[in-house]
This record gives sequence, structure tokens and C-alpha cells, in this order.
Amino acid sequence: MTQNQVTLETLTSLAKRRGFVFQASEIYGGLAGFWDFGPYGVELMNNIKQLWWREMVYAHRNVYGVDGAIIQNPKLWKASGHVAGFTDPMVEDTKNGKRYRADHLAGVDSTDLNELAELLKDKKSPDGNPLSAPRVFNMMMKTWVGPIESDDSVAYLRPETAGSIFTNFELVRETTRSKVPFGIAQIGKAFRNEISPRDFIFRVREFEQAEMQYFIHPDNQEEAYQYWRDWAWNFYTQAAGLSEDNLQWHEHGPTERAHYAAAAHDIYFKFPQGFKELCGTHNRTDFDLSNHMKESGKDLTYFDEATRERFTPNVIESSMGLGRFFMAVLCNAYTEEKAGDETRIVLKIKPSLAPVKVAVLPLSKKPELSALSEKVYKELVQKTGYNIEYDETQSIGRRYRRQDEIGTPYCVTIDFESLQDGQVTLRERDSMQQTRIKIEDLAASIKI
RNA sequence: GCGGGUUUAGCUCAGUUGUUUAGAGCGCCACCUUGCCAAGGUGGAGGCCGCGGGUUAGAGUCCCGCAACCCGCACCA
Repeated sequence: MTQNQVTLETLTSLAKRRGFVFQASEIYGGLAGFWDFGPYGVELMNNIKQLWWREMVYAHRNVYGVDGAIIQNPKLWKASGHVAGFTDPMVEDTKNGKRYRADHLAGVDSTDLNELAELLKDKKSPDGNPLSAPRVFNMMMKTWVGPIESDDSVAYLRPETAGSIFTNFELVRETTRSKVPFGIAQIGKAFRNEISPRDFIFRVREFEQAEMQYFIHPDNQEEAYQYWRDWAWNFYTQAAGLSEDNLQWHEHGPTERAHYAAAAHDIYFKFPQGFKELCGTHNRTDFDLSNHMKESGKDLTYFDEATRERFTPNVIESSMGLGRFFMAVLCNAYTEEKAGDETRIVLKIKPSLAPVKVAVLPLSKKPELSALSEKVYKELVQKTGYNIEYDETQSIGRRYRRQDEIGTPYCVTIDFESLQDGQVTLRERDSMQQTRIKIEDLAASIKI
């Protein structure tokens, strides 16, 4: 058995062939950085979201969910630092086209193009070539609200979901009558004009995040930071079933951190292209609430009745890219093993995450078998509520392999004896073990 | 965004120095098979050869532009 030897090509090919992920607007040649989820992809993604939501929101009695708008008042992104931080002045080497941060080359912390142009006037590129004039690169996607495109109506598609959590901090606290510490969680799309989308769905321009902001007393930073780091590790290894061998910690150095973070610990996953970021636990301090107070003029401080103390809550963030997690789940599950002379491809995915839980497979297309199989199928759907598939085409072996390839944990086969004895064969994905059981015991025998 | 490579069936790929109806394996569909791990037989569907322009009597093949993907570089709040 070789596990996690999957290449990016194998993964992309499987994802398309089996209906997990398609290139967005493929018939028009696609669009760099955008992907669509197919029938099995959307099931897997929904299961992933459900798992995270359960472990994050339902498992913590002081964590609440919200679902914010993608487009917010542009002032929000000014306060969050994204208008400044996401807009980088860049210069180009005029000979070889290599691009550099103008402020880095000039050795100043400035986004003023005139100032940078002046400072870089006589500078050469690291390769000794003349530089172009500095230009602004904006990573935020722009749009216009209302039918008239003017500077007044410019808005941005959110570059991260967190923004609306901070703006709703006070409303959520009030409506849930929460005391600090408490958390607000959100799953949703975010958009960034990445310069070069890469590596399948790893680096994309439209992506989905699952993140939670935990509001705490400033004295509790260490404790909360540690708690959410441990939570993240347990989530991936226990709840999601990722192998510990495929995960490692990565602590951000001072130059790596986002503009808002005082400390950052990422978990990296062993993707086909190497160990790369899967999720992050960041200490955002009071950066966000303080800036929103400044920009909005609203008071977002918290008064602790017990200690008679007023303070600006600090924030520990737990965030993850769902597309990356999706990819990690597939990589972690992908297995090739020998079955006779053939290579069997099987996604050893956690049953709770599997896109299809059970496949009902009549051994023959004879009407009397189809009738019983349809009945078994319908009853199973009703009793379990699972996504269940019905397949009667081609040989039984082939149908098993189809289900293996999408990670279906159970197959039920119905034969002519079933008509007599009311029993069917339940086949388990990983062991390929078969057991004969009564139809009425079927639903209870399926362990997800 | 820069440099290099690639793009032909759902997938993986072959197509010679330009020439008539563009191929293979796998996959898919139908029929046969009381049939349990990609079996076999027969039949079938599926390609404007990435898109657009050009050269030519004639282009999958040569030239130009664009797009997407892959590998480096740079970028990654």
C-alpha cells in the first residue's frame, strides 16, 4: 500500500474524472484561479464544513456563528489595514521583468508613489538593471455598488471573512448576552487578486474560509493562543483523520506575519508540492477592534461587571482555507494498492466526510432484482438521510472500484437469494470484507 | 507579472518531411452472461486537434496573437 504518494497531476485528473473539481467556465478556456465543484466535490465540501462547524461552534458553548455579506462598507477595509496592506507599490527590472516591492528596495515603510519614485531614482535592480517607475498593485477585487461606476461607489469583495465578525462583535455579544471570552465563527467566500494562482485549488482568487475570532481579556493571550493551537491540531488529526506524518507546525518569523498579527502558528500539510499552509492560529491582539473604533467612532470596548474593568478585547484567530483542507483530505486519503493483478485506487476517507455513504448494487438488471433493490435504496435513504447511490451498470467488480475511487465506505449488493431469504451482502471499503445481513438490519450496520 | 514547457476523445497519450473519412489503451453506454472485486463476446456513443488570425491549392502539423495548465523566479495582506 502506498499512501499519499499522489502527484498534483494524479489528483487533478482524479478530481475531474470523478466529478470532484472542474475548471471554472471550462468550455471558454477557464479563468485562472477559479474552480467549480462537481457532484462529489460539493458533497465532500459540505461534509467538511459540517464537521468544522460542529467541532468549532457546537462543541463550544461560547462560540457563535454568523454569515456576513461579501461586500461591506469600504471603510471596513481601510480600518482593517487591507486598503493599505493589500496595495503594494511595485517596480520592475526593465531588462528582465523581475518585480520587486518598491518600499522594500527603497528601505522605507511607505506607499507614497512620489516619495518612492524619488528614493529609487538612481537605484538599480538587484541584477544591476534600471527600474521602472513604481506602480500600485491592488490585491483586493474591486466592484461598484449601484448602477453608476464612479469613485464614490467603489467597493471591494472581502479579502478575508474576518471583517464582518469584528463589525458585528458588539451585536453578537448583546444578542447572545455573552461575556468575554467568547468567539464568533464564520464560513464564507473571500477574494484576492493573487498574482499567480497555482497548484490546483491551493492558491486561487476565489476561495472559502472557515475562521473564528475569539475575544479575550488581554491578560489571557497566552492561554487562549495555546488552547486554539491545540484545538487545531486535534481537529485535523482526530476529527478529520489526517495522518500526523502529513502535518507539521510552522511558526511565523517577525517578517512573515500579517500586518495584524503579533504571533502566528500555522499547521502545514504535506501537499504534493511540499509542506504548505493549511491553517493558522494568530494572535491579532486588539488591532482590529481598536482600528474599527478609530474609523467608525463607535465604542467597542467591553465592561467586565465582575472585575469592574473596561478594556478592548484581544483576539485569537483560528482560520483555515477550506479548499486547501479539501485538497488535504483527498491527498491524505488517496491510496493505491494491489488487488490481484490490478491496482486498486481507493480514497480512504473518513466515512463521515465521504461524498457517498452507501452504494446499492443489484447483481443483475432483472426486473425482480431491480424492484427489491429500489426498495432497499429508498428505505436506506429514508432511515439514514445519507447521500446514497444506486448503480446497476456493468460488472459488480467494476462498480466496487468506482465506489472505491470516490471513497464510498459501504456497498450493498442484492442477489437472487435476497428475494428468498431477505438478506443482502454488505461490503466494507478498506477491508473489502463482505457480510451477509438481513435487510432490516442494514441501516444499523452502517457505521459512519 | 517574467522565463521555459505543454494543450489532440471523459482520462493517459500516439499522430512521420503539410495531403483525402484523425488513432490507441483505459473509461462510458446497450445487449448476452444466476453473475461478488476493473473477466469475456458483440455492437455503440464521443474530437471544429485550447481559442482567434495568417501562410498555403491544402494545416492537428508552419507563423503570429490570446487563454489555460505545468516547472522555475518574483509576489503571498
